[in-house]
Amino acid sequence: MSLRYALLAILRVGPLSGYDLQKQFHQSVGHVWHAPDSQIYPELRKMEQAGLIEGEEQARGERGTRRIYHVTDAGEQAFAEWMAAPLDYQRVRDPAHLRAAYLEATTPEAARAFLERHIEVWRGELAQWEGELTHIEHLSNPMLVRRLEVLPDDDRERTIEFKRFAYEGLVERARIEIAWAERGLALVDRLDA
Amino acid sequence: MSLRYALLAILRVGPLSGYDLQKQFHQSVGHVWHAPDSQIYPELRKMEQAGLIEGEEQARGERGTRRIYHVTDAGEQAFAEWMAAPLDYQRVRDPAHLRAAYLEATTPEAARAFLERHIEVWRGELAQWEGELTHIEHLSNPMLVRRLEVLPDDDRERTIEFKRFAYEGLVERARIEIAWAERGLALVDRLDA
DNA sequence: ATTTACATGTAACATGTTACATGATTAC
DNA sequence: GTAATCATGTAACATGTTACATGTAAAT
Repeated sequence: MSLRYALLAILRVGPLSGYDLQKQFHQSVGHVWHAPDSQIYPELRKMEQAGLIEGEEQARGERGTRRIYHVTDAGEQAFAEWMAAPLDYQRVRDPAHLRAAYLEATTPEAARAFLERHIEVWRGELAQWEGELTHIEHLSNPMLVRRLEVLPDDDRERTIEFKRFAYEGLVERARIEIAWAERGLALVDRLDA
Repeated sequence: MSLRYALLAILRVGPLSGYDLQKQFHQSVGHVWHAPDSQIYPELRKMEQAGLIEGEEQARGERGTRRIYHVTDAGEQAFAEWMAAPLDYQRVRDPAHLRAAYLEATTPEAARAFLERHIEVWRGELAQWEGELTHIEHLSNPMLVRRLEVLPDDDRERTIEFKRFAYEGLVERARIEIAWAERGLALVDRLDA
């Protein structure tokens, strides 16, 4: 159900069309909670049915239309309730560490390929999250700036600090994944010698 | 599909009944890849249909029966192929960091409750993984010992080292989650003052 | 006798993935 | 005129979650 609240979090900044929302999503919250377009559009419809958001059809050109969504009071309340409710933690399900525990069952080459890919994947995530961190610190994220504009002074620091906090956590996580896989490569080399 | 290979990894050590397998699972790989019994038993049936394992019905008492599974050649091959194939990484979907990024939208009390729960959850995982690490290092994990017994000398060190490597990674991960949430608590205190 | 452990699932639901599908509008 | 980007999905499938369901055997 987190997708719903990730979308609400973006719409709370201001009304957006599904398309614009989806773009903002991929550039911001999408780095923490991925979802494809094919999940976003239907979810918006469901949220509208649930009364959390309202969409207004807008003409675009001669025949085209688009739907501009905004958060309702019920939506604001639902978001607040979600923020205050305990998060439900999923049980661990970690394919990379599962495989790492059985690397003796394959060749050193396959083990290296696996670890190198791990490094590559997490470097990608790291780059995304470091980029976001920079945007937060330099106030160069347009969504964040729009949000700050409508916020009382007191809330601005809080808003920035919590975003920084979240992304710092992600950056650290990516770094230890990379460091871990690099140690793994060294281990493969040692055992292969 | 990782569940299938997690189960194969255990069965490769030696034949087991579904029930014993499930118990071993929860005490070992289950710490890395959780699955409830209601997923394990049907998956074993599917694996049998796919020819990866074979089960033999065994009498137990007067009326009871149980099914003892062992890995087939096809199963060994499938495991080897999975180990050599690229892992498919799931896109990020991290509810805790998602919420952390919007903590300004709730009360300091709710923020603290969230972070304290985060610490509690990860302390639980940490304890599991540290326990496993100890068992690996002291060779006090029965599954590992049984595995080592049937392995040539050369493979023993590798087997132990890779398990240690995997669990060390998990332990580190848990530690940074805890440290991160503790920093979050300090941040909430600072902003609340 | 009663509890604990053995033994094995089904059913309904929620969530997420992948591939496919379609058309309009704007900028060059 | 053609490419990019705007705009919005459906359908089939895989995976995982939760709650429920049932009975046997061994230990105290």
